[in-house]
Amino acid sequence: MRRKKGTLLPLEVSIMQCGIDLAVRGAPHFHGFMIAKKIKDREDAKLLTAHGTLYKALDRMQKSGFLESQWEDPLVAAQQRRPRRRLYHVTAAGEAALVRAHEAAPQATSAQPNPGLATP
Amino acid sequence: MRRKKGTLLPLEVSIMQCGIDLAVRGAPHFHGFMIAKKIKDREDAKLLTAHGTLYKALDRMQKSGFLESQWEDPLVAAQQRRPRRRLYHVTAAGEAALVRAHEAAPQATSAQPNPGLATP
DNA sequence: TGACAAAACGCAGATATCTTCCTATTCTTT
DNA sequence: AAAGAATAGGAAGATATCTGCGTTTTGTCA
Repeated sequence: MRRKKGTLLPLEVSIMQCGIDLAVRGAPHFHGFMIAKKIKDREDAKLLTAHGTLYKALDRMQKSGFLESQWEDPLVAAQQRRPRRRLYHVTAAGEAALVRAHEAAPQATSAQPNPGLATP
Repeated sequence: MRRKKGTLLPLEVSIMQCGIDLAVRGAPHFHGFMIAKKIKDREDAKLLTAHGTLYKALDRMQKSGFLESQWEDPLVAAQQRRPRRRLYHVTAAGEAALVRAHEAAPQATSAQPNPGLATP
């Protein structure tokens, strides 16, 4: 489905939110598999059945400039005896796009008042 | 199924033969996945349904001293954009065990007269 | 010979990423 | 409004290795 440039699809919004949430909690970056698990729990699932969908979305968002990524140091992955991860982080453009998505469709986007950054 | 020390099970014989075959053709080592594919073709399949069985066999044979292994250089795997392999090679003890298996049960073991090393 | 215990087998799934192929949806243009 | 183009979604599988759990097989001992 074509779409207007700068728009975020529901899955993409979820990814962004997860990413920003993790950043707020001190995680400098995230990887696909991690997001997959997070989304599976918190979202009503629905989105994201096969992992291909997620990785394609990550690619897309990177091309749009909403995310940036780098491969994990192979030595780190090796030490932990697991496959290498691709580490993403949300860019400023990504955050802006998320805000725009908020404004455009405030129904499902961020029902909670930002846990971890509550202004007293 | 318990067994006498130094004996090789059918799957193990297959692994050994694949390994030696590859060595003869110039491949210094092999890895689990590669063997899995080889066995799936040449053997009537039967052996090796899930991969767990194969990796367990490789472990066993390593502990018995028939194989030795080392992890692939993580940088190489990284460059080729795939998971890291564990590289095995057949030891002298392994070859000896294979010969013993030949003598003990010459039915299925090496039907072909060693393709690639035919003495003219 | 019969029973026990050890070991092997098979199934399933975790860990990660990515590709291909087909279907469904949406945007844009006429 | 209808048609066409582009893109997203979904299923499946490739690439690798390894763990756990329950079942089956087999050697050995009584």
